[in-house]
Amino acid sequence: MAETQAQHMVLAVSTVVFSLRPHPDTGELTLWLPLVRRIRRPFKGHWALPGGPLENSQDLAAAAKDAVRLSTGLQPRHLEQLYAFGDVDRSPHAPERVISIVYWALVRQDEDAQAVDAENVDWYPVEEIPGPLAFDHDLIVRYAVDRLRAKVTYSPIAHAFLPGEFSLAELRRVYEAVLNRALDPSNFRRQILSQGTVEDTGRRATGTAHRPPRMYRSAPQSSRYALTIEENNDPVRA
Amino acid sequence: MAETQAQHMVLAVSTVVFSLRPHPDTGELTLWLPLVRRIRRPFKGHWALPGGPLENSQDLAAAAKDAVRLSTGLQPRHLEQLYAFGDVDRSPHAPERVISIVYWALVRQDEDAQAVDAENVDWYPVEEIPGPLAFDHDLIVRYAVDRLRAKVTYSPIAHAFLPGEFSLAELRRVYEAVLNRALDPSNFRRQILSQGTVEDTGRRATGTAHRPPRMYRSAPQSSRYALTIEENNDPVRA
DNA sequence: GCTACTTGTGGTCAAGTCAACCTGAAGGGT
DNA sequence: ACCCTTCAGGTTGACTTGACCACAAGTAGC
Repeated sequence: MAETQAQHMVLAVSTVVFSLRPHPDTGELTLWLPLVRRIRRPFKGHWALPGGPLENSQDLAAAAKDAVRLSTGLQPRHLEQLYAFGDVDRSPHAPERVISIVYWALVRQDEDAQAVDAENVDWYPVEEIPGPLAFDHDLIVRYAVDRLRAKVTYSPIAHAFLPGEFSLAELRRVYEAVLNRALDPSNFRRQILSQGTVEDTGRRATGTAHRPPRMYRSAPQSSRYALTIEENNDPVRA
Repeated sequence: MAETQAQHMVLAVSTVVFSLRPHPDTGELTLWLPLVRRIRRPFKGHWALPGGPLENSQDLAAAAKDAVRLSTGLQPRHLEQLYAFGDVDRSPHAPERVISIVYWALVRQDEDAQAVDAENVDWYPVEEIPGPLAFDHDLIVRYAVDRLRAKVTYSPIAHAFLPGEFSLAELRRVYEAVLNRALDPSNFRRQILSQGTVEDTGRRATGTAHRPPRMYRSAPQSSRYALTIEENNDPVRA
């Protein structure tokens, strides 16, 4: 049975990588993701998600991490499986059937980026994807954005975009960029502080043109949240 | 690359099938799932989740549905992808690497069941799994139960266990069985009615040894819920 | 036929959550 | 000295939730 599969199926791992950058037009912080130009058929010349065929000795998450590193030169600060896409008709023009196990990741832009193949990689705001992408990657991107937005509302993953110390206003701007809407500063502060996912460092920022904000760091994760049972979507070996 | 994969990887689709039955000891409604005894290596003789290698011309969800039908003779009333398991070391004794895309499903016990291979299939309460199961299926079952419990609290999937008409008490007993704790009848009624996922049929049950309950049916799904964006975890083609 | 029992149905009440809004604090800029 | 900006904290009303209470409406037993 395995032999029959072999001739016509390819198992690939791809990753939707999210980062935050100011938008060149408006200057507002927005969600960006890297795309890779395909250099072979099918969909040669189209933009696609970073990824590739799964190596034999590689765990799925490791392959997803490699996709991040190879396309961006960055280490993912959060990595989570999104979905397995495997409909028979999802790559109509391809000679073989491609099944993609897709992850999504968060990276910090400011970190030291290793050299990447800048020629075939480019970053785009999630609302300005140069479509249509290869395969069903447009659908995948939309789904990944939905998941990120949903998860950010009940899980403290937004910290992954920020450095070790940050003000609540910086954290709020991350949330606003992800959710694409303004949040009330006062209510945001209350919510974040009440859920106990950040702790005060005692320091304050200096050199701001206004009242200096307190600086916080993300608190060590307690094993359980008040609202949901799952701390991470990924299953954990006991 | 595809050829290299082929010799050592197998892509399988399995399904965690949930059903409700009274517990033989206590009589209380509890969660059950069917297991299949493996008749070949690796893990020959161990119990495992229903499933098998993915056929070439078969969509992933279709393969998952087949796993339900072949093991139970029932049609799944709800089907959703759970996770893709593919760690290199998850089948230590297997000659090849097995990557499993796992779904979970809900079935109604009372429906006409087609003939199945009863010899090698048996049902067990989720708390009394005859472990250890083959591969990492114990982990998968635990994860699937967590997901079902989480999802039932914010999505009206519990109706899938029930026939077309049901009383709110029957629906409550479904929730109690899934969540494994008692729920206040009055508060449960208020919550369910306020979320508008059921509608009154106007009829009442007869022949009960107490006040006859109103009968409800599940309301046609509106396209959007108040609390969450996602109606279904699965991505939807636009 | 009367009473006890069981479960359905509806309501109250206090605690908690959340969005909208208001006010003062504390810096730099001019 | 004054203005502007953002930080920080509090108030209010609408809504949700869990605990609890009371009555409704059938059957079962005597």
